[in-house]
Amino acid sequence: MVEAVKGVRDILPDEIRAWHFVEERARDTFERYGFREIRTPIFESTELFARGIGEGTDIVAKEMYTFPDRKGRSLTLRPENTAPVARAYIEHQMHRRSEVERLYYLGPMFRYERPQKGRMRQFYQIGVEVLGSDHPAIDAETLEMLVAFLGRLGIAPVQLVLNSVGDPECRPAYKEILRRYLLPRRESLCEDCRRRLDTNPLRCFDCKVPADRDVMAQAPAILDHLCDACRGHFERVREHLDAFGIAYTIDRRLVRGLDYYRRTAFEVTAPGLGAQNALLGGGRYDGLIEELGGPAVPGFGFAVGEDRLVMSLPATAAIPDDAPEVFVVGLGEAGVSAALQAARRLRGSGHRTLVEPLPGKSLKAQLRRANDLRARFVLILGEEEIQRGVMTLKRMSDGSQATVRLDELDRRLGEMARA
RNA sequence: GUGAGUGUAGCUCAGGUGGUAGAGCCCCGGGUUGUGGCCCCGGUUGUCGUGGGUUCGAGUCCCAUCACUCACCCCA
Repeated sequence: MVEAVKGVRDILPDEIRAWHFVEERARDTFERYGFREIRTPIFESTELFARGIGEGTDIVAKEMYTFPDRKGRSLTLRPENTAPVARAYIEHQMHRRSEVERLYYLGPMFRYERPQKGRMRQFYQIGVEVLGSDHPAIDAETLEMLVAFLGRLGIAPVQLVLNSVGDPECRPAYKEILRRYLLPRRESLCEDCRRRLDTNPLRCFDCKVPADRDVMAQAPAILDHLCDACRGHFERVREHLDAFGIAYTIDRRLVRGLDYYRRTAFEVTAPGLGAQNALLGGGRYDGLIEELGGPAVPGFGFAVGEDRLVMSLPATAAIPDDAPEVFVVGLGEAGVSAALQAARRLRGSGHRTLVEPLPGKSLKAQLRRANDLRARFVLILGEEEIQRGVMTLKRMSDGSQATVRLDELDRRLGEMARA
């Protein structure tokens, strides 16, 4: 038997309801804030990610699904969507249409990693990007929207962790300070961190080796070495968040794995996700558009892991029911024909109606089926009803039933639903 | 890429020291020749992940292999 390949999975109808719930709340929330959806291809030129995310990042170095197409061009299944959105923004000259563009997206991403709880090779992200303003109000308002979104899913309160990672003005100098702190301690660091020391010492903050964590706890933090502009930006973001009454913690060790982040960086973690507890992450990326050959347009955004979001939904989440309103039973072939007609009429007036052509099944079996489907009503069309030109409408909650004609079906259904 | 754990019915799992497989749920039928849920009765479902080895005999022991899960790494 051919099975799904490693790291991908099917989302079956029982589970998809939660996904629709999340996606509908996302669209509704984001659109309230003026965001509009953008859909980009799920594969792009490999070069886009190499340049956008950064050659040295783990994503680019070892986690991309890269393959040649039939003409030998190197393509990559998108591992994230900020670079593709930036590419589309540039390609369509969107900065000429409006100064600030607010975009959201949702869809599958792909990373070649060993699967584990909360981490699939094909996973889904819901994200937003604000292009065109570096005002701290953008950071704060987008974070406020994020908190509102999670709140509307019933995932609250969340732990919002914030930091500033500086910009090209202050980060190089800070990196040097950090390096000078770490070099004398090099021998006590783990193998990974010694390598990071040469490539990107900031990533040592991510290390989970206890001894290294102790070393890093004493390390100079970039927060104390921001340039005036970055410090001012960070302070203004915090002021706005405080004005919103949004709780957050500052984590001086928070660094992000993508090269393009500047100034504001944040993430939200959630319990119950196992070791992969990051629910979402994001930040400011003021240099990315320019890096990709576009105008000097600043950006801010975040991406939520939809799989992890669904896992984090509380049992009380208001996920809409998918049960049919009316289950139509036709007994015998004549009954099935009549059932089809009745069902068509019900659907025409907006009722979720299911009719299954099982003329040989006993009424008992069909009622059991209706009960399993949690149908609110059953409409029965058997020999008796067809002879008399009527049908039997049964309310499943209490078993009460009435004899109705086709032309009054709608009205009687409404009455019984209210009673 | 590294490590650990687990693979028995559609699902969740039992199967001391080797003697050719079970339960619950689900599904189907009946108890009511046209009335669901609860209850009762009956029934269907297995290359015991795969390949090899030891043995008179392997779900059980050994080796290999594959898959899945969790963790490391990293991230959503």
